[in-house]
Amino acid sequence: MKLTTKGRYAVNALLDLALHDNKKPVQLADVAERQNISLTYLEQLFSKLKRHGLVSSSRGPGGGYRLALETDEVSIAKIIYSVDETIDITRCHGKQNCQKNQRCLTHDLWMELNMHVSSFLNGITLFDLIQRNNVKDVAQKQDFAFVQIHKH
Amino acid sequence: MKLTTKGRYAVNALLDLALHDNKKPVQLADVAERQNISLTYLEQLFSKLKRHGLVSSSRGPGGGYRLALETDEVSIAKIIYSVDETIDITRCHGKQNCQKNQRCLTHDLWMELNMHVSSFLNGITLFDLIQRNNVKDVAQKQDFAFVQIHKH
DNA sequence: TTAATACTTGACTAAATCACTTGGTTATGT
DNA sequence: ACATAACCAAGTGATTTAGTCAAGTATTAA
Repeated sequence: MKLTTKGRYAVNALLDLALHDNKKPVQLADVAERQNISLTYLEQLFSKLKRHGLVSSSRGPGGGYRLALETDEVSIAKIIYSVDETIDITRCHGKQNCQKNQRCLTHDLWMELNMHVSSFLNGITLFDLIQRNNVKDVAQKQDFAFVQIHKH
Repeated sequence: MKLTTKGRYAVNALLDLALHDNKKPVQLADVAERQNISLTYLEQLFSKLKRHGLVSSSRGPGGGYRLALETDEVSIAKIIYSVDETIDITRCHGKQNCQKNQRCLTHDLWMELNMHVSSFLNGITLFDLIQRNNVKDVAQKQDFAFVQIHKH
């Protein structure tokens, strides 16, 4: 199972996008600052997210990224899959050749865990997260800090 | 989240131990052969399993390893924890300093996923696995192959 | 038209981790 | 004494992570 900062960054960034999407595209530099992610690293992630159809971009001054789908169409699993390739746990990736071309003793156990995790991550969307009070709170703090720095 | 071959090896090996424990200690070399794991790598894993009190050992000829607990006392989570240290997903490991000393936007999401996974793995023991028909089947095949090679 | 802004691509890298291997030492039953 | 099997320390090649760096291309406000 691969679940590292890459996937977490992607979810945080898309959630930031969803929270700040009002008519105008959101600039990656702002997302990077609010979410404390390296800009060039974020660019790589968004390139993947765009390839998978989760975001759209517009260039030039005033450009930036927007969600390509409604927030309730974007599950966490989809995001992680887009940047991380897989949330699979088994060595054989579902094929049953984990050991000497046979199933290993615990093949089915890992398949079950796979199912648990992916149904959990499939069941939660950006829309769900936006509704949450703890998410709202954190987002508000981030926005406040952002405005403090950029007013002059 | 760390869930690699290390954890899978440990579960497979302990299950093998449980399946072959009848009065005499089981030799690691046999486990290694049946489960297709490098012997010296297995030794390293069992050193950790022993430190965590999951197995006991006896040296010398006729020596080997045995389970130190009843099979229904050994959860999969315990095994993985013993060799893998953690099944934690969050960057901050439960502390809430994932981002600039604050919770990140998705802190609670990852904590929930943590809980799901660990309650799943806590809920399954070696005893449970031994009962399963698919485990019995695989074990039988492994034993057959093992005997074929060692009769002479 | 052009300068500035914004996105794109690809190569590179330090550090960490994985899945081992090598080469021993120590204890014990016969 | 000696074969056996656990125990231990250190090293290693391959891969992955989490980035950086450099050089672009596209768009548009002025």
